[in-house]
This record gives sequence, C-alpha cells and structure tokens, in this order.
Amino acid sequence: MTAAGKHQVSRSSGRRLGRAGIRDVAAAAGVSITTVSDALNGKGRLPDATRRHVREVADRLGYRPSAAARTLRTGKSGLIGLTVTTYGEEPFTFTEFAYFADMVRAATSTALARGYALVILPAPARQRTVDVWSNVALDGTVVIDPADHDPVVTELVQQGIPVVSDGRPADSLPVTAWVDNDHEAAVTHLLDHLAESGARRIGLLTGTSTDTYTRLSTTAYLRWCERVGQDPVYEAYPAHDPRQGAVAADRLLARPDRPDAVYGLFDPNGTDLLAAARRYGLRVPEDLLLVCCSESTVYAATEPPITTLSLKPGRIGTTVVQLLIDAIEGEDSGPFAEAGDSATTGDPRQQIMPTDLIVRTSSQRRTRRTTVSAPRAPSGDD
Amino acid sequence: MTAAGKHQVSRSSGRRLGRAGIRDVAAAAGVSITTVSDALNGKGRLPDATRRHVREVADRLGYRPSAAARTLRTGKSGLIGLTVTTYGEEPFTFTEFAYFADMVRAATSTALARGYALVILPAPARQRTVDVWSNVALDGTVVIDPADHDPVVTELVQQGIPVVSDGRPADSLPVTAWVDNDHEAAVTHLLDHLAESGARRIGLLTGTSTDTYTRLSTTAYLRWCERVGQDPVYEAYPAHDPRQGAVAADRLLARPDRPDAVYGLFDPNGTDLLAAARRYGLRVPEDLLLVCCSESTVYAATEPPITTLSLKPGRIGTTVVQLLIDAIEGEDSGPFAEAGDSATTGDPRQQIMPTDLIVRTSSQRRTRRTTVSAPRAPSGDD
DNA sequence: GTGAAAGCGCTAACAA
DNA sequence: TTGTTAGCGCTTTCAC
Repeated sequence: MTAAGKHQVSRSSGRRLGRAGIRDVAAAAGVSITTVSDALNGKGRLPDATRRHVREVADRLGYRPSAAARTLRTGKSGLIGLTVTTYGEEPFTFTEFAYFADMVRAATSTALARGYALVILPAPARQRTVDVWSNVALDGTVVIDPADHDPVVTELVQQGIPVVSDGRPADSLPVTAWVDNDHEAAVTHLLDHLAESGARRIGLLTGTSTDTYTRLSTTAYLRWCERVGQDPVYEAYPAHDPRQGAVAADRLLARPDRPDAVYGLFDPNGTDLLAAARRYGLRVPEDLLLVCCSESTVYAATEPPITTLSLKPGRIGTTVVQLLIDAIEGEDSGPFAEAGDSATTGDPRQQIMPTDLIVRTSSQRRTRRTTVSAPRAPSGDD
Repeated sequence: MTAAGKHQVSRSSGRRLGRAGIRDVAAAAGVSITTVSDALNGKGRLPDATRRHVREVADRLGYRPSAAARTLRTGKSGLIGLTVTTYGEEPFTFTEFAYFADMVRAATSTALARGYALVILPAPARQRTVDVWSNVALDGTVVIDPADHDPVVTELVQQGIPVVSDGRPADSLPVTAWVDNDHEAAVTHLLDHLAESGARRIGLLTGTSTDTYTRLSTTAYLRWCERVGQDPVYEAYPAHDPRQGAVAADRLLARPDRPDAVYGLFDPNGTDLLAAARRYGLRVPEDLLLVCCSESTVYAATEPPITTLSLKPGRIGTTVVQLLIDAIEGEDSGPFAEAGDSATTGDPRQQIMPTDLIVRTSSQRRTRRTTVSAPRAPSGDD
C-alpha cells in the first residue's frame, strides 16, 4: 500500500498561500515539474515550443524559484561573505576610508557580474556574530585584512569553503588565496621620490595597530632609513580614531628633530598634516613635503594639492572576488569525487597588485606654485 | 509493510561527505534528531543535562546547521537586501559618497545586532541583475533612493516581502515604510543662516538628476528665493560625474550675476567651490560664503573650514533597518493566519529624521578668521 | 522528449 | 519527555 504516489498530486491541489510554486506552473502548463525545471534552467533537451510555453506560464503566474530550495538541493547559494577586522569598538569600519569603499564597490560589481551577491558579515569579535555567520549559506568568503588567528577563517577553510583575503595573512592562516599590494616597494619608492625632491629627513605618521599594512609599511620605512642613514622620525597613533590623526600630526611637527617631509599612512593624514603645517607656519611644499596614502579625490583640490599613494583598491577588490569565484567553481568537482580529496590542496595562491603614486604639488620641491591660482584647468590633476 | 521507517536509519549510516549533519549528532548523542534540533535551538522542554550533552556532541563533531535547510523550512533567511539606484554607468556608486558609506555602516551594524545580515544587491538596471535578485532568499529589503517606478520594489512588495526605503518614494511606489530627512526644512534653515551671515545673493550648485533629494532641495531653494525676493542663481550638473562638479562650480562663479554665497548639494562641492573661488580670487568667507552638504570630515580641516549640512546618514541607516526588521518580524503572523490577512496593511510608515548644520568659518561673515594661519586682529564688524 | 520519485537537512506536528 | 514522520520547493537521476 504505497501511499507515496499520492503525495505530489495532493500537494498540488493544496492551497498556495502566496507565491506560485513549481508545481503550480507544471499544472498550469500541463507538464511535469521536471519539464518546468528544465525549461526554466535551460537544461534537458526540450523542444523550444515547450520551453517557451512553460516560461510564459511561469511569467503569467509570477513564479519565482525558491532560492532556499535551490540552495539546499544544489549546495550552492550564490552568496559570498565579505568581512573586515574590527577597529576599536565599532563592529567594523570598512566604510570609514575611501579604500574600503572602493574595494567593496569593485568587489560587489565583480561578484554581481558573475552571478554572485555579497553578504556583509562582522568580524568574529563577540559571541553574537558567530550566529549570523552560521545562519547564512556561503559559497565562499572574502576577508579583508584578516587577524593573525582568525577563527572564522580557520573554520570556513576546514569546512571546505574557499576564503580569499585582501591583505596577506599570517603564515598560520590557511586561506585559499590572497591579494595584496607590495607595500614595501610602494613605501620605498615613495620615500625615494621624496628624497629626490630634496627631503633630508622624512618623517612617518603611522598606526599603533598590528595589521599587516601598518606593519609592512613601517618596516619598509625603517629599513629605508637604515639604508640611507637617516634617523627614523615617526609618530604612531590609533588609526581607528580619526581625531588622533591631527594630534599625532601635531606631535610629529613639534618634535625638535622636525622632519622636512612626511608620509602619512592613513587616508585623513593629508589634511591632518596640512593643518598641522599651517599651525606651525610651515609652507607646503617649500618647508615641508607631504605624501599620504589615500584614495580620496579631495587631495587633488586641497591647497596645495597633495601627493597620494593609491593602493588601487578597486583592482584588489576585483581580483579578490575573481580568485574566490574561481576557487568556488573550480573545486566543484562534484559531490562524488571524494577519492583524491584533499590531495590538490597546495599552497594558497597569492597575487601582488601594483600601487600608484600620484604626484602633486605637495611633494615637488622645485615648483612654481602650480597650485590653483593658475587660470583654468578644470580637470585638475596637474 | 511500511518501508518508510528504514529511511532514516539507512541514511544515518550513509557516508557523510564533509560536514556532520543533524543525524550524525543525534546518533552520536544517542537521541533523536528532534531532540538535537530542540536542544540546539533552545526549544522544547528538555532537561538541561540533555541539552548540554547534545551541544557538546555537536561541538565535538563540528556540527553546523545548514542555513539553506533552515531557510527552506522556516521561510526566514535572516538576510536583508540592500540596494541603490544606479548612477551613470556604474552598477552603483553608493560608496562614492561618505553619505552612503556611513549609512551602510550603520545599517549593517543594526542588522547584525538583530541577527540579520545585509546582502548588497544591484539596482534593477539591466537584465542580468534580476537573476541575482531571485537567487537569494530575502526577508526584506532596504532600498536607497528608489527610482519612481522601481520594478524590483513593486515585485517584492507584491510577494509580501517588506521594503523600506531611504528617501521618500514616489506616490506610486508602495513601500512598507520610508525614512528621509526634511530636506526642505534643512535647505530653508541653511539659506536663512547664510542670509543672516550677510549673503545678498545665494547661489545653488545642484544636480541634473531627478531623484528626490535633488528635487526637494532645489524646490526648497527656489521657494526660498521667491519668498525673500531673490532671483535664483544656480547651475546643475550630472552629480554622478565627480569632474563635472568643478566645472559647474566654475560656471556658477563666472556668471555676471555672481552669487556672494553658494550652497552645494553634493559632497565634493565644498572643495569644488573652494578651488573655483581661488581661481577667481574670491576670499572665503569675506567675498563668498560657502556651505555644502557633506558627511566628510575633511571640511573641518580645509582652509578655511567649510560649513556643512549633515544628513546624519548613520541615524537613517539605523532607522531604516529597525523599521524593516520590525516589519519582517511583525507580519510574521504565522503561515496559517490567513484569515484577517491584508487587514492591517495601512499606509506605509514614514519617518522624518533631523539634519545638522555644522557651522564653520566659511559661512560666517563677521569672523575674525578663526581658521589657523592668519594672526589677523579681530576686526569687529563686516 | 517527458515524468515519477528520491531526497538536500532541517523543523514542527503529532504520537508514543 | 522523546521519537517518528511529513514535508519546505527544488534538482536530478533514471525509467518510460
């Protein structure tokens, strides 16, 4: 007495509350649900007529496939997690700097272009956050600037979910791949540029946190100083607090061994330093050369325009997502390929992206004040 | 001869590929899957000992519940969509302005605090984007600045998915609720402030797009002009193109009826106008009063510091998400409560948020140059 | 070419 | 108190 056979029929006649289901479409189109599924997904070898017919009916009924059901069945959600480390008390502050904004925009565009959506997730700081993580089915995750022993990364990788990081991870972190700038090269190049512009003593405005960016940049600075035989002159401050930047800039220029050029590691440092210079009556670039790392366009319009180091976050965002999706779709060797399971898990792929030094007035010693008083040049960039 | 009974058992003994399932936990803990589910979700009335035991086993097995299955079963995904209108060619540019950055950060934090995650989705511009939309199960959606006849919004609402917008929608758009600033009041107040500071002819730098913000602000300006009997002096430009701002600012100050005060509707307009003023040899605020709408902190450090109108995007983001989640959880009257169904569906809720005029040097006529550099003596009246 | 049936992993009635 | 069972809506072999 196999009652099983009746299931589909009886279900089909049941009241659909809101949305139409695949069964309703099948019934209305006079075909089976298999045909509907195939027609809508372009699978199988149905005659075009059937395909068209089914699509019409589906449209008429306002049929929307259930993402949840599809995900459950296929194991793919089309969702990519995006997370950032915590700065200070804020859950995360990735939008605080133009860098993250740009990076996220590019990442989102790339993901969408490949049929994925980004889910913003919190860094694993408190307890709560874990809940959210396990409440969403992720095909993969982008981690921005992962902490040295990020538990979420470890667990995701253990579960076989690809993780790609923006910023090179600590050795202990087994990410699938990572993308980063060559921070050492960038800083070195920039310091050389300042030296060429006549800087004798270059100062650094850096951060107190231990993230890779800060660490690598600072190290590169120290190494450069050593190489050229200059005493390091730097001030560090908690970069997550925007107010502290101004204070630190002030400290730096108040020092007895005041630098005649400064590189600021963080986005707002340009204005911080410019304001500090004004307070001390220092002219830029005559008395003080300035460079800061920023993606903001405001530095093209400051007085004077400030030279910036761009990390090209857009390119990083794009690359990170490409790598991730490649990993997701690549390792999809089918649910039955458990033979040579963890065999091909080699070293994580890593990609170094170029930076871009945008030279403006603030870092050019021998300048004829090409700032703004000049007649007209709306395009601006000098 | 019910063979059905054997399914669970046989399934349970089947090879679990990667992750442990609820059945494995049940088997390992020596209980049924119901008990596991209840224990892990805090439901049912199990003795604490059982609950603890199950949790331990689950932990030991590294059990993670399947979000997809939960979603399919419960109909709730814990996911909230976040979308923005398209600017120009970019899929979306919400990160381009500090406004969106702040708004999104606050929205994300609020959502996470209530156990939801945000999914970034494209505005329904091209065909492709629709795919992504229907590939993710959303409990609700936040729409930033919805287009007048946004098809996605209409469809979502039709499907019974709550939609809350940042920015008031056109009458035809049936959103669940919306949050917006009182743009008219803000602009009026700001113009009054400029007039009080001595402005005789206030100009406007506005946009060519037809979004609500631009429209309301411009209207308020025109109405104000009418009230005080001033001829409107404004230039409009495509706000999505950052370069155009500088050009438009230039145009505005080049006019024969040059204004002696300007309000710029968009974030970069402050620097745009400042640069233009410099080009024309206009001193700020002596010859030209300046205000722009911006969330950026750079205007505290420009020379001179520029008065800004803050829309308090953080508060808007928080409110939007609160409203949305309230709607999601409120209308969850259970799948069987179809009796008084659409009864309580009243008018969409709407919330007006205050703005904040941050007065700095650029809009104060009688100032003793409180900026930084000039040691100029306080010279009383203008 | 088309359809029936078997679940994906979980939750919630309902039994025991 | 705990276990059994019926699906959530879809994709996908495998028969026909």
